[in-house]
Amino acid sequence: MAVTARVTPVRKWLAKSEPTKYPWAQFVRDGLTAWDGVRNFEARNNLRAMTLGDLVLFYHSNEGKEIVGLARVARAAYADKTSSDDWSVVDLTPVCALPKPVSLAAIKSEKALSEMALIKRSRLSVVPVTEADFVCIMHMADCPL
DNA sequence: GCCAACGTTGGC
DNA sequence: GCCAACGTTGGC
Repeated sequence: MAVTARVTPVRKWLAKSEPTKYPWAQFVRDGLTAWDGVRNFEARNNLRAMTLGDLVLFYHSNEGKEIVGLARVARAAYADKTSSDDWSVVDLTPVCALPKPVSLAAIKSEKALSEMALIKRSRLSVVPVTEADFVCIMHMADCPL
């Protein structure tokens, strides 16, 4: 009988990127990217809470304003070398584009998602996503997972 | 420790 | 381009 190696559950998150600065398409071309530049304590703490294999919704802020893809944590938090202060980065790798991107408007009009941190903490660039909210969004995205 | 000023994010 | 929300900074 097979034994699973995982001891902690896969958690879900959402990370924002401005498409003019780092769009999903570039992320796919790169294959792997260090999610750096986070300069907010709460967002940093969320980065540090991520573990290898966690799933991350990729959201386009400012332009698009929709969740466009799904990523996975490829390396847990380590020091952000672009700063001498105590900031962190994680490595992310693309999993798949969402068949149907999920817009902010759609999320706002979905009652089940009214408590999402994306809505409640709109200025945070890295937020946790509950299991139920994640399932709901995957469903809205026609994403088989 | 309070709070005003300031800067940034991000929706509209 | 405007502005609301809100985190951060610094004077006191």
